[in-house]
Amino acid sequence: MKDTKQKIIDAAITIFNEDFSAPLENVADVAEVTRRTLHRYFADRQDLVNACQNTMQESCRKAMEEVYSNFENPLERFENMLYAAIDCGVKFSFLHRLHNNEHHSHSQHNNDCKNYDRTFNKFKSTLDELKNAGLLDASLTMEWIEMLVTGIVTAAINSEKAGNVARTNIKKFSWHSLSRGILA
Amino acid sequence: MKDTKQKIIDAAITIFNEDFSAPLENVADVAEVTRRTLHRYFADRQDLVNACQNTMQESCRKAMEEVYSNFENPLERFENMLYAAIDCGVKFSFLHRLHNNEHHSHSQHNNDCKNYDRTFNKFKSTLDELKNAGLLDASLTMEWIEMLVTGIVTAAINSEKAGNVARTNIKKFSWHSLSRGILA
DNA sequence: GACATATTTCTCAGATATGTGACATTCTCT
DNA sequence: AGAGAATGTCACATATCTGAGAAATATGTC
Repeated sequence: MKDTKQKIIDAAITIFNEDFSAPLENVADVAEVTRRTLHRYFADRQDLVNACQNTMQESCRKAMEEVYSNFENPLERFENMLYAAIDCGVKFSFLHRLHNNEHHSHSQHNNDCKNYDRTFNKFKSTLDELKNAGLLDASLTMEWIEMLVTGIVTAAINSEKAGNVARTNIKKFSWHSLSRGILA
Repeated sequence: MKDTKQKIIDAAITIFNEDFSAPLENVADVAEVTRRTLHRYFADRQDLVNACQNTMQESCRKAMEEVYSNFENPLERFENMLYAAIDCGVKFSFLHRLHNNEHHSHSQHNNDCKNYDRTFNKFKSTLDELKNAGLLDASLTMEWIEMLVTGIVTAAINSEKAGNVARTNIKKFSWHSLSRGILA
């Protein structure tokens, strides 16, 4: 049985991902609690948003580091980082958007940003390894490949939500399309 | 000089795409008008949202039909539909999200939905042509490919916004990644 | 200058969202 | 059964958003 606080955070991530200014009532509904209970755990909207940030951050960081330590081969690392990102699902893309939209000035001084960078750098350095090994298509830029990965994660999430692609196929297809799309 | 009404609609598409429940004040700010002026053109929030819908609908439909009539070859059609979708940018992905999120029950009876389907079917039928010509990787499903395309359009939009991929390269990279990702 | 039209400014009332206090109810242990 | 914690209910104060009227100001046209 998931504890209430976590249930609220999960609901908030779901709702805020779709509609960042949605009323807290909607979050409470999805979490199956009262608005009053929500406020027992979170002082105000900002407090809840921060909790979402931390949860997403921690979840993604853990997933990335696990892959990083479990695989040596750059190509395997890369493939499994894609799978990890898909598993983190909404958390991954939501976090990505938060740190890259125009209203957010990404700064090294901010602690959230530092954590985000640390996590995402694990991913970038793996990409660099691939490049140095000559495995990447040289006509593409690193920046495009980063964007493409998040685009494919988005596709995977949408497929999952829409339910029109067999669950067991989603990761397979994602890697199929990504690897052919960027490897030499 | 763009007329005010259109300016407001464009601002609304930008803002609502990022934050669907954002206050109208934000829309007015981006459109560089007063909230009062906004209300002289649009009765209420819903009215504005509808106008956005229509604009996006029309813009995408026109772009798709133009490609459809200008190209005979299925592969060229497909490639140029991708470019058209990227040109429509936010309009394309926003529209797609509106018709595919969980709070929207997509129905053939609704006129908006009918238009959306008609536009999107142009795209699907082109995909079918490719499949029948044996050009698609047989291990992938049509549904996945549809999702992938919108994912790549998202990647293109984000690249454009972030400005870290040369403008002239975005379409090239998009097609490169998409075509290798799905063609046999 | 006179005129029509578009926009801003200021204003306000109603609606909706937010956060909290007081107390009732339910759940969970032992 | 009964203590204690968690949650729900209800009422309330406050803040923000929304939509609209009225008058002032700008913009363009003849």
